[in-house]
Amino acid sequence: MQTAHATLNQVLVTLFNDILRIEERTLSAPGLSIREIHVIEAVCEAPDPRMTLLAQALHVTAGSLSVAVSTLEKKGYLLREKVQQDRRATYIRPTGKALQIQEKHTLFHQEMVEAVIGLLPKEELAVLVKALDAVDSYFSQKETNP
Amino acid sequence: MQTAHATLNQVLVTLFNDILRIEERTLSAPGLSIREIHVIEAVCEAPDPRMTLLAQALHVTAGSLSVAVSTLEKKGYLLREKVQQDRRATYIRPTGKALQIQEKHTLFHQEMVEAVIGLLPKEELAVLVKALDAVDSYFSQKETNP
DNA sequence: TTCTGAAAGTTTGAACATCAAAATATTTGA
DNA sequence: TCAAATATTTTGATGTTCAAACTTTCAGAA
Repeated sequence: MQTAHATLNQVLVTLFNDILRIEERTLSAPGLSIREIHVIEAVCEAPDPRMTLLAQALHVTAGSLSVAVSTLEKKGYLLREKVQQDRRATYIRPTGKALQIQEKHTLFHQEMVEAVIGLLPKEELAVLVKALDAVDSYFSQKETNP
Repeated sequence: MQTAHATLNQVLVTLFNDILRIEERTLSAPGLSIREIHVIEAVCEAPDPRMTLLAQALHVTAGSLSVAVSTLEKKGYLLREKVQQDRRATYIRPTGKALQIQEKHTLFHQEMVEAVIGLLPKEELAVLVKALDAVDSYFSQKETNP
């Protein structure tokens, strides 16, 4: 086992990059980049899929998202929908094709989580979860209030 | 506390993204993108800083890296060096300016690790480190042998 | 009611990042 | 000696992102 410092640093530097690449390789669909898959994911999971809110969730500008949505519309994964209530707003809807992609994505995350859970004894898992919970709160607070 | 599944998923989805953004915000130097900072980091830490090996470490093609090195050379952060031993090879060296950037980067990681360590009781930290060690091995093995 | 400013999206032009393929120079091995 | 392999750079194309300008629509004040 490594020291606490070394392991934590290792995790910060490489673990996440490894996971990202595995995800990219696993999910790469013909003609869909990992960015596009994340846009589809955000659309599928958003409680209120309007452009501005989606852009916030994805941490990109509305302009960038608009370009991405247009290409995903052409590729048949997303639809733009206008409503009477507020005719400025655009609602982004996933097509059946997008839902299929999203299902694969969800499955990938589930399998990854199962793999990690299977790796550790029950008691250690409980501690890991508690610790990660604390770390996550710490960083998400720091990210929200820089 | 959340369930094991939910927390692990949360970590996989958001925690590292938060950290990445914090890093980007903290290290953003005038006229240096986060990618360029990572190239500088790789050059500073490589035991054998030749183009091909650096490109492998950064998971980009040698062509992409060559472009990046050229702009960092123009900006005064890197130097190309040819040696007699194998005149095909190019060794990339950091300038003093690059070493300063790298020092800031190292400090950032150290502070982040300290923050996490300060967050947890000693016993829990030991379990966290052991668990992360296992997870890291699992994924880096999976990344190496897909 | 009629403006005016704010809000929601889209378009556009520029800057990067990245890749694959072609090109150059050098080394290695048969 | 020469062909194949290796190390790198250059080039052209594509994708991502942003800021700024623009259009349409809404909401509140006069």
